[in-house]
Amino acid sequence: MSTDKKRQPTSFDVAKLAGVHRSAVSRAFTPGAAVAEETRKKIYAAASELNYRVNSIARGLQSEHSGIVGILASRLDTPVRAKQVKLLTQPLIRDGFRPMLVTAETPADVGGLIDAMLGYNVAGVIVTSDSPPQRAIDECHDAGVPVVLINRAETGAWADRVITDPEASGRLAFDMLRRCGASRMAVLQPETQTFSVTGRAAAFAALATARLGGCGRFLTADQSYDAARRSIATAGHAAFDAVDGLFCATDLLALGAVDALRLDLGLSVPNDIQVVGFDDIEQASWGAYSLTTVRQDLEAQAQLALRLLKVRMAQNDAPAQCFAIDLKPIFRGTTQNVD
Amino acid sequence: MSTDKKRQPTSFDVAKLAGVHRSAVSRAFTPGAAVAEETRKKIYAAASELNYRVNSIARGLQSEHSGIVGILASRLDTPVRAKQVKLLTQPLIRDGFRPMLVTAETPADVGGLIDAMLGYNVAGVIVTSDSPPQRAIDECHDAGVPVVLINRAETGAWADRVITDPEASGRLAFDMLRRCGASRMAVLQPETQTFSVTGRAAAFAALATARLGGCGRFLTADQSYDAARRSIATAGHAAFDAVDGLFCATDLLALGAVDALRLDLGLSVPNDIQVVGFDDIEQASWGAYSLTTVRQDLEAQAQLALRLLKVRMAQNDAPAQCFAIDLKPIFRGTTQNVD
DNA sequence: TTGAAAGCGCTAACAA
DNA sequence: TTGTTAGCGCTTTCAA
Repeated sequence: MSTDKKRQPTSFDVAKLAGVHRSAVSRAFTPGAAVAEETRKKIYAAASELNYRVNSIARGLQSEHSGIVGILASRLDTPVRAKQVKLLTQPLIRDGFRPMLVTAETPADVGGLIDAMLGYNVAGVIVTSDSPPQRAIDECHDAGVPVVLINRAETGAWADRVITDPEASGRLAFDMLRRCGASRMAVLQPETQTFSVTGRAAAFAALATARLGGCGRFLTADQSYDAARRSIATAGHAAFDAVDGLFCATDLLALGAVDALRLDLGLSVPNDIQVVGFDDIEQASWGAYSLTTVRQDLEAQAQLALRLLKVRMAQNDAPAQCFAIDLKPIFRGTTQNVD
Repeated sequence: MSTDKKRQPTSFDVAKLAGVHRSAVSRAFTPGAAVAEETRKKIYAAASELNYRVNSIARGLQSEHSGIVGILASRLDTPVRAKQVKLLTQPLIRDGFRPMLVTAETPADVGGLIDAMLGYNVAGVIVTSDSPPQRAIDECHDAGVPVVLINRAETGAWADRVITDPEASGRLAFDMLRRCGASRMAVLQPETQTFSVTGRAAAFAALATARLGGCGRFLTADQSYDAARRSIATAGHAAFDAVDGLFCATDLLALGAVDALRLDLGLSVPNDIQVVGFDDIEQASWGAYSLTTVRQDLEAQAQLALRLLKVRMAQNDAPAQCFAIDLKPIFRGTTQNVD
């Protein structure tokens, strides 16, 4: 067992063994380069004998980019975020990129972390947590690095965006509850502002107010099940005397709310009050909940983000684009039957 | 909007502006290097004026490693895995490393992916999915790259390991069910072998057989809620006539099982049958389930893995170590009261 | 198609 | 403490 790190074989070693020049080795490992089939074979044989592998760091220093794609995310252990990261990561790897996963602990970190990514000559950056400061996005653009923002507000920058439209989301949730017969609405949302989550809650509330003359509002300390359950439980039974339809801005909140309504307040869902969530996380379909919700198509979201990224890698001068992904109502057991 | 990637400022540009040599710039950005406070200030001023940032790729080419730590994981969207990745990622970033997250789609990919990581001069590799082939681990060792395996079987290699002891896990689950009064046991486990998951199921079954003369067994197609629910539901009511204690090898399986028992088979949990899960995922504590389970301390797991990695970064010649993390029984509502 | 030579941006050993 | 010099391993013109 040696303490020392053995010197790894270089293209030079391979060249020597194969009896060619180092640049031939480089070409042999560069897709689409001009190498005679025969020399290529010799080189591959020598390479595999020496256990040679191209040093991506050295390659990345020379070429356009390092093959690394930065992914900036937060609250990774949340069902939606975990799925997003999975759906972004897998295709990237399949395409030969290497995702660098960076989690910001506070919004203030975001800029610095993007900066650090740039130091790795990244091929692109995908941001799906807090909005990066304008300056960070400008720097990416200056460095020729494409950026895609997922569910971030317009920043007036070059970054492409993929969003879940807050207006459409709030409207769909409202329509669903209306169709199921609810007429006295309330909304449950986190107290901290975010583009899509509080955005759709606001859209819902605005619509309910306009059409039905009012909308109750319950706030949660954060986006967790626990916060939602606590919020509803402490609001108390009386708070729901005049409410028969509750829209929760995320499924996680909805599940906490359902448990609070049923277990803490002794109300019946959906008989006393109907509940609609948002996201269609896996847990929403679990038997004990069977939550009616709005599904956002995370596969499409990821695919779109990756496509935008690749388009920009090829050509980074198009104007910024913004796409909204599809929404689909999923009726389950927390609302009355609708036909 | 320019198509061209602007040339990024280099240490040379900063040096020129600050009126010093490039190596002074390098030192100014190297913690603990010998630079006069005054020159350092000049350099920082010039750097920030030019928007300079050190190129980690070039730095990584020169030095021991690139600051990237490879994390190999699979089924990222699973609660336990998502949490593990989060708990590994955050401290790494805080310490200035950059996690490269790679997900293997098939076990056969694992070797190649580790190989690819090595090409990035990684500072270390953490594997928490399928076991890497011996050859890949050897290559890491040859390259002087420390490897930590989480919940992987002994490979006879240099890699350190952090495990959840299967024997202890099975035994604890068994003891919990016994304490709650169950005496006719069964176990629910995935049909595909894994070190810790099927390991603890086997340990449980062996103990139940030895002490109580037998143990029923239900198999699931994979590790999902759905597979568990389907497995129990199709087993049918009669399958549980002679069972009053069910150990499910993971919480996700346990939640599917509980829903199947209650909703599909009309049995009462815990009155007809008591259920114990494993992991203590967040969902286990949700009101609708209140699952009795065994908590494995994922924070400790991650901390331990990172500590082992760092120790080996400093000195890679110690013999491989293996640590087991703590387990803790969590009694909730799917078992009878115990006092 | 191949070899030669010049860097990519940085660090580190050495000398001043 | 600073400047000088020599690479790290690779790609990429340019000639041959």
